[in-house]
Amino acid sequence: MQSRRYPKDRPVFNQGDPVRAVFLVAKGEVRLTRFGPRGEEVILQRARRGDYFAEAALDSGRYHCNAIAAEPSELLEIPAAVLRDLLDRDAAFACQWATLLARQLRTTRARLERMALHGAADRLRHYLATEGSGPRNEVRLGGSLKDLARELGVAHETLYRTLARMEQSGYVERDGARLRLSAARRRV
Amino acid sequence: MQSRRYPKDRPVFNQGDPVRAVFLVAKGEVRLTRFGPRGEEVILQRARRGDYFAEAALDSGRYHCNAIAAEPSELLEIPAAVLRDLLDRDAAFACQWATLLARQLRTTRARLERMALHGAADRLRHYLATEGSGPRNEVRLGGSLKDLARELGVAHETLYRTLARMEQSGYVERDGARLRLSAARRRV
DNA sequence: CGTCGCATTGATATCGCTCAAATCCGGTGG
DNA sequence: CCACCGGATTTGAGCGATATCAATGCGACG
Repeated sequence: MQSRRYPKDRPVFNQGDPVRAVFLVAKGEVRLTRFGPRGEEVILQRARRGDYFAEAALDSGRYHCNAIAAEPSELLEIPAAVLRDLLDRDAAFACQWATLLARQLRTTRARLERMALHGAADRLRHYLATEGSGPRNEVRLGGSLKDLARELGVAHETLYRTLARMEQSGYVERDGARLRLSAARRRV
Repeated sequence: MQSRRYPKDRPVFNQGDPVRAVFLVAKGEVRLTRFGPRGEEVILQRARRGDYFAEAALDSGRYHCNAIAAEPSELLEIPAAVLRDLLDRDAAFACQWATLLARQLRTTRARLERMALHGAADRLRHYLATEGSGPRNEVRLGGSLKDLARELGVAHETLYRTLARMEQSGYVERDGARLRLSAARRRV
């Protein structure tokens, strides 16, 4: 297992390449894409820090999409053979791997559910409800509000406005990198 | 492990129920849903013949969504305790289990990326690109167009209009329950 | 037949995206 | 110390796409 750096726009692998490894994003962002019938690029996945990608490639012999570093990135590369071997031999590891995948699956489903909501306020509420902790659903923002906006799938301007409105009406509080429901919360 | 029949609209389990089993659809279709803050239903997963569902529930003590039979269905029920035991002991099984989870993860992420698209046409294109098979990305619709609309996260009226426009402009063809890209496809 | 649900089309309102501009803030170099 | 710069944060204006409400046709089914 080794770490490797990729400059911006450097491909990690291309569709059809033989599978050599599974990846974990240590830094940066990698985009998995496929090309539509008219040559337009369709983003299948945006893997950011902490995300695995190409885990499903373990079964198939070749990658079924393209991976390109969207930013200068650092990737932990786990050779497919090593991982397969570990899974075959070490029952405890396979179990842990399954637990990991199950957790990823759960969080991804939560995000899917969030994206099905139409309003920006609804998505933010859902975000606090699922990601927040404590009695007031506090969330520590990892990055900027722009990043949160991308996570929620709304334009950053919309998030600013929505946040302002929700603060105004006493629904949420912001405190630096912290975000939580107000103690005395009202309707939005 | 036992098989069991569910009539249409019979709940398999509800959110908050203690986890008793993981399921495999032998026949029919089961929909996993959760209800939003204003009562709107969100489809988290459509499990059809051959699909497992609630496989991520193994780690958590309670189901976190609702499962309802969308058609008269036959389900193979695998008690959670049995599965946990298998995972602990049988490395080969654990490996296959991980493969299964990885596949689910991949399709869920594809849906997540789809929901990140803003236009109804974009979502439909993405749907064909990811779910379709063959040179023309053909998809067999499992249910009604309304169901597809819910799957895509758009109002059914919007889907009708979008479909009509895309057919009009020669981008897609509809043929009963089949949907595919046109042979001679043009711009949208 | 009557009813129910799907499919379709029309009209309208609303929400969020886009473009634009101003401010703030931390870092950097002179 | 200060000027400068890039990125984040805000606020404004306008527009387009979609949700929503509404009405109709149609087929299945009892």
